[in-house]
Amino acid sequence: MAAIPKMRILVNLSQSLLLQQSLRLVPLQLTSTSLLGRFCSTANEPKQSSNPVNTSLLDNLNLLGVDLKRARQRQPGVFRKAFTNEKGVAQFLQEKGASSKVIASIVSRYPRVITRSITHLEQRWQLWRNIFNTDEEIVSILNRSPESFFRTSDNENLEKNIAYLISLGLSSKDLHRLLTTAPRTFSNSVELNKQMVELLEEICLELGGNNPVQFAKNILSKNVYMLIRSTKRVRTNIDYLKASLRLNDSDLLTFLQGHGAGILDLSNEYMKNNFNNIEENLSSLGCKKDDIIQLIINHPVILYIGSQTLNSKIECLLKGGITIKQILEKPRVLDYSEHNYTERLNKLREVGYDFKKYGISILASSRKRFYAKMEKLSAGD
DNA sequence: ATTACCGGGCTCTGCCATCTTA
DNA sequence: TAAGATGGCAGAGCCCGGTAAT
Repeated sequence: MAAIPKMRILVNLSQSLLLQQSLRLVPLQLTSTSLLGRFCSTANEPKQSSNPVNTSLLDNLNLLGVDLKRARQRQPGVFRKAFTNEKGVAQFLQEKGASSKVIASIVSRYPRVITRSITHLEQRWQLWRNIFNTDEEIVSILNRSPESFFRTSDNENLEKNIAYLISLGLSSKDLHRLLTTAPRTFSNSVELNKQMVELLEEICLELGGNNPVQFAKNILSKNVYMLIRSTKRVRTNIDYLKASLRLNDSDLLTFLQGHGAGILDLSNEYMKNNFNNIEENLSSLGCKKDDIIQLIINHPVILYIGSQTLNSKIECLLKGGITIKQILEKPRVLDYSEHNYTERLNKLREVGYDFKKYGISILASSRKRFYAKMEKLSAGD
């Protein structure tokens, strides 16, 4: 089942990349003066002062329900432009399935959108459609992050980006996930994306790896945020982990392209603070430094959890009669929420569950499995 | 039949600073 | 020389279920 849509995406993609020249002309383009007159605002008193506020623009935006205060604060220059295309853009988005509320919200958050031509937008839309199956998906991302879609007017760069990411060997599924989750990736200059990939390849070679291309691909597909982070941040994190985890090059290499990939995008200070907090907290509970480091190596996503949240989770588990040793042995328990622990600990207490005897894995099972188990335990009484 | 192990699914913008550019 | 373009930053977890092992 899954293979067919994947194939289709790839076929569409390659076809479209070849056919981009022909896509430069699209049905919705606005070129005639009559249309321009209808869809665009012009400043009332052009050239009188250096930056007249375009009053018909304000009227149009009001009608669209745009938050003018927010929009002007965000990109004041847009409001001094002689020609804008708010009505055309609104109509374009509406035809793609955006509600008026969504359109207003998009323009409020990224006013520069109204300076884009319909031709440009249609081209860009088609490029995104190479990766998404429906307009609806794109609309939902625009609503989430208008800037990601509209910030650049460079469609050629977008094309190059898609081609580049494919050339890295990322699957269409990876691309879909990348564009859904970190849409900014596609507005980055290809050069910037290349820099990150090259950094990862460089690190692989530094650590004695012999397949830098695969190494970079592994990390990118495990952590979709990589390409919207700075190389400085990633390099700093890797240096920090190298110094803190005391792994040899070969083990570090495995770590980075395995579980470690997920934490490489954390902000540097956040990672350090969390690392220090884990050491401090667990030391105070009698854990040895080696065990603490091993815990982080085995379960690096623990660094993703903020200090307060983590400390509070551990406290909750300890209060529930679980030992720190058990937590070190089954760190995946820490993936679950404190709310989840509280609920489960209460239920388990009711049936007299013995963690010493049966372990704590039950706290890290899915809801379905947990309640199936509970039923059996209750029936057993 | 049950538990353990493990991979993977969701998921992330909105602002500021500093350049290019027309 | 103001706008547009671009890069960078802080912020921050939880859960499911397939399959191997017992």
